[in-house]
Order: sequence, then C-alpha cells, then structure tokens
Amino acid sequence: MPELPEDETTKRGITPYILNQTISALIVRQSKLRLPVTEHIHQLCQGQNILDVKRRGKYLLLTLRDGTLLIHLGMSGCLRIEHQYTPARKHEHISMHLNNETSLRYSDPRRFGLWLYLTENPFQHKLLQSLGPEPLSDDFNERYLYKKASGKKQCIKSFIMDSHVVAGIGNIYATESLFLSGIHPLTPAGALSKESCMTLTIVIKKILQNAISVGGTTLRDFYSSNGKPGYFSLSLLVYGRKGLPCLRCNSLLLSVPIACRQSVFCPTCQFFPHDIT
DNA sequence: CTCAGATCCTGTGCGC
DNA sequence: TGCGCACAGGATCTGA
Repeated sequence: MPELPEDETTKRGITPYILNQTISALIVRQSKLRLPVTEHIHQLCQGQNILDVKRRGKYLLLTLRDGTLLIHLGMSGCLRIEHQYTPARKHEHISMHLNNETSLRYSDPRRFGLWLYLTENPFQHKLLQSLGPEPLSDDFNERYLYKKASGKKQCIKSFIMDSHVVAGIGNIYATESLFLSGIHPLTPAGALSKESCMTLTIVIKKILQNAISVGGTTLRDFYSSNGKPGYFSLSLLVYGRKGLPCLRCNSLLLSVPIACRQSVFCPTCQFFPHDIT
C-alpha cells in the first residue's frame, strides 16, 4: 500500500542503482495494469540512458533521452533492484535490465499500477496536470486548504485523499493525520476553521516527513531483498486499531466506512467543529 | 458541478 | 487441516 512516503523511499532506494545507466532490455510479462502498458515500450526504451528520477505525488518519473517512463505503484506495486541474472518472481510483471549488471524489478500482485512511456512533457499529461500540490511543498498550506475546502460538503477525509486536492495522501496517512489534528473524519471539508486547516496542514507535513525519515533507514532493503519500504515499522496510532483503546484517552476507537475505506477514529479526541452542530 | 459508491485485482487472515 | 469468503486500497468511472 504505497503512499507518498513509500514512493519517496522507493525513489531514493533505486536512484543510486539506475541513474545514468543504460536500459539494455525491458521485459514486460503482464501488460494489463490499471492502464495497458504502452505498446512497444521495450523498443522505445532500449538503449536509452536514465537521466533523472523524479517523484510527483505517487508517480515516479524516469527521464530518458527521448521520453519519460511514468510509473505508479498502485496499491501492491513495488520496485526492487536485483542482479540481472536472477529469475523473475511471481507477479514480477516488468524487468528492466541495465548495463551495470543490475535490473529494476516491478512486481504488483493486484495490478493497480501503471507503466507509461510518454514523449510529451510528462507534467502536461492529464494524469499529472490535474494533481494537487505536493503536500510537503509550500504551496500546500492552511490558506490553500481553507480556500479549496470552502463551501465543500464532502467529508474532510475523502477531501484530503483526493489527489486533485493534495497529491499522495492515502487511507493510512489521512486516518493518522485527522486523529493527530483532533478532527472527526466525517466533518464536512467546508466546515473547517482556518485554525483547523492550519493544524491539519502542519500535521500532514510532519507525519509524511517522519514516515520518509523512517523509510530512509531501510534503504538497503532495496537491494536483493523483499524490497518492502519501511512503513511497516511506523507506529500507527489509530489506523488498523478499531476497537482498541485510544492511546491518548483510552476510549475505544470506532470506525466508519468512507468511500469503501475503513476510517478509524477516536470518538473523544476527534470531534466536529462546534459551529456546524 | 458535487459527491457517494462501485470498480478493477489477488494475497491475507479469519471463522467454521 | 482446509475451505471459503470478506477485506484491503488509488484513482477513475457512474449515476443520483
């Protein structure tokens, strides 16, 4: 379940192995992902150097000479560095062999991921163009959130998970952020005070930053191992703890389904703003 | 336009 | 022990 910190960790983990290397072969075993893998992607990439590795939201971008590889890990995708000669594992849909005797392996059991080869400016592609600001950038601040949420009846949890509002926040970090901000997940986005928007933006930045720094401690796992980024060692305060006592006040944590996602919250620590009740 | 809910897919973990 | 089913979720699509 990669969210932004896992994608950033992945980016940092693979970059040293693939930057400035030449793609000697790209093997696609399964092209049915969220969108079909670009046709003839093998011929398009072969022989090109990887000039840069970037991240935008949950998308990774490998800049090549004549185009860009746009990669999304979906919810079960993972990238790993392996020796070129090791056999593909189950669900390893794409292997990118490099000229330094390593290869980048993409596995994705649930196939919600994405591999596209773009020749145009990738940031003008519709998938990236419509993305909201990076949550760790200065563009994501309380003024932006307050203005964007103004008049919205949509609940705040769905709102911050909408990548067009802010890029890269999934169920785990949305759930944790709202708990730490003391905001009930069903609060209409437009009902948040300026103060709540400030708290929420600060908490989101802090929690993402923290998760990235934790992920950074497991970077070596990207080489010849299971490649699982480090969020498993993150201490989650509410996510996955439905029915267990709140670590702050001991109330039993509740859960409501929001857009088919479990949303765990503390009925005591998280409340609706007074002005809408 | 807005927003809630369904949808894609398969491994995991639970109950019986 | 083994089977079957509910559940997990990012982003998009549908329909009210």
